[in-house]
Amino acid sequence: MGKLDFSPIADTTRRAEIVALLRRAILTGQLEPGQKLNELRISEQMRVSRAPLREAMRELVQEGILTSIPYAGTFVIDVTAKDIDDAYSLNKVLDEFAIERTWPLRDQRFFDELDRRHTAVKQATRELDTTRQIETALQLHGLIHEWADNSVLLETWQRLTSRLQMYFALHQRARNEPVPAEDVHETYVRLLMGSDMRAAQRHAKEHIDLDFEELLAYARGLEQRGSKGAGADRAGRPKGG
Amino acid sequence: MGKLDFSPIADTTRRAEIVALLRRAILTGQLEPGQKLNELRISEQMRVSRAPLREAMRELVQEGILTSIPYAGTFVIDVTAKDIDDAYSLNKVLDEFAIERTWPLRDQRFFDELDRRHTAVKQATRELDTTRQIETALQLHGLIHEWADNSVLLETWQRLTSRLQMYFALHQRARNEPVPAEDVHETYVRLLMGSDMRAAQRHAKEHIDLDFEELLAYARGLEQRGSKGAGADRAGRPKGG
DNA sequence: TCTTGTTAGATTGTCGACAATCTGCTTGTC
DNA sequence: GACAAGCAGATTGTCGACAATCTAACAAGA
Repeated sequence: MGKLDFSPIADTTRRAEIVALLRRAILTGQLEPGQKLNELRISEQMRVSRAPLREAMRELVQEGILTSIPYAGTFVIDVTAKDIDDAYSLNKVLDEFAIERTWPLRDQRFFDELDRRHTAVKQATRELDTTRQIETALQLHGLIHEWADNSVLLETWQRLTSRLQMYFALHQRARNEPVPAEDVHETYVRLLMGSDMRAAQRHAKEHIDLDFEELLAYARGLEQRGSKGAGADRAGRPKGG
Repeated sequence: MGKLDFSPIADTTRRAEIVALLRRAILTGQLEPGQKLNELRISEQMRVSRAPLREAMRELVQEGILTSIPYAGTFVIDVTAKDIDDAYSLNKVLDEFAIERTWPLRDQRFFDELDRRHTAVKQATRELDTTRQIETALQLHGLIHEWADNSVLLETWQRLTSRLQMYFALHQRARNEPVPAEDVHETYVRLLMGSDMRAAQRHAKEHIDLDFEELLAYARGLEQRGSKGAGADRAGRPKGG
């Protein structure tokens, strides 16, 4: 037997591709929060029938980034300050747990991967590619969850991540300024390579708090301003909730 | 204006009903782990077409109790000892968090509801209704997550619960003995009504540990015995995973 | 003017049929 | 007998059309 490990070949169903396309559109902010997804139009644009599109939308509803109202439509979820608050406070707990589980499993491969992802963030930052910067930062942050050897944790974190990424994208898109140039992840990475687990856990909490306060303030501003017309085109909004 | 608050009317789509039916069948163990779901047969039995059935299945895949392999089929997830271990260890963390958040929000309505659910468990226990006993016990346990005022936490816990319920049902079904008669939740409820939060958190962890060890041992036994033929009828199994 | 009934249009939910893919068996060859 | 090629059946993925429902505009009446 050869030593080569083959990875599973790509899922070649239209459904899977549609899911990927829609998810990307939502997480990058191309589809705005509250916007309605018109099945007929999207299916025509993608050149597929409504069946696989609808199945894809059901998946994203369960994934938590779409919401569906029978006979009314499917909408991108609305971002409320409370949602962000909830997601972040839970994220802290998960981070603490992930670090605890990952800690004894750290090895050279872990450190290499940590460095690789850290480099990716720095590069995206240099290139002023905000979308990619968000992506890579979340991937860096996700390493401890992937390494913790707990599939349920990983799954949970990935669900949370979808929303966080959406929130961040919204935020970044709102303020047009170029991204902070300095490297805010330096300390985080250094602590993860060190020997003081408690310190790493503490920093994870505090570091998150930083971005969080900014994001929260932005979301509160959005809500105060009230719900103005949202979508690029006639975008109906879900009624109550 | 009258004072009456109307709750939203039920979702009246076939899809929603199918989801409920399938979920119940899985969580009660009528559909066994690893079993394949034949779309044509199920749609004929339910007298619906495959479209809403397939959409319902996509939802349950994302909910984590089904798994789908393109062009091969959709299967009830397999229960491994590690899954149970993962789910439980994460559950502990969530419980601790939920208690912390719920603690300052406890009021008379909370205590009433706690008592109501506790009574439901005791009744189901008296009536030797194992399925209902599992359901009510999880509902009792879920109160702290509902009360914590964190929608993301609640959602996460509900996902976990689906699996736990499945595992428990499997376990109960395996050992045909009648259920333990004594009330194992007495202490838990008492602590939640008391004033020592740390004690409540500690007990939540330990109490869970009890059932968990038993369940884990059972799952390990299942795995050692290897994968025998599963379903009631020609039930193909997913290959690797 | 406000409310209620009606209607047309658009959109979602569902259906039955067809295409693509997988699985297992059979056949033919060595 | 072992093995590859090919075929038949079953199952999943996708399509286009129809039915059910919602929305908004409009008309009728108090």
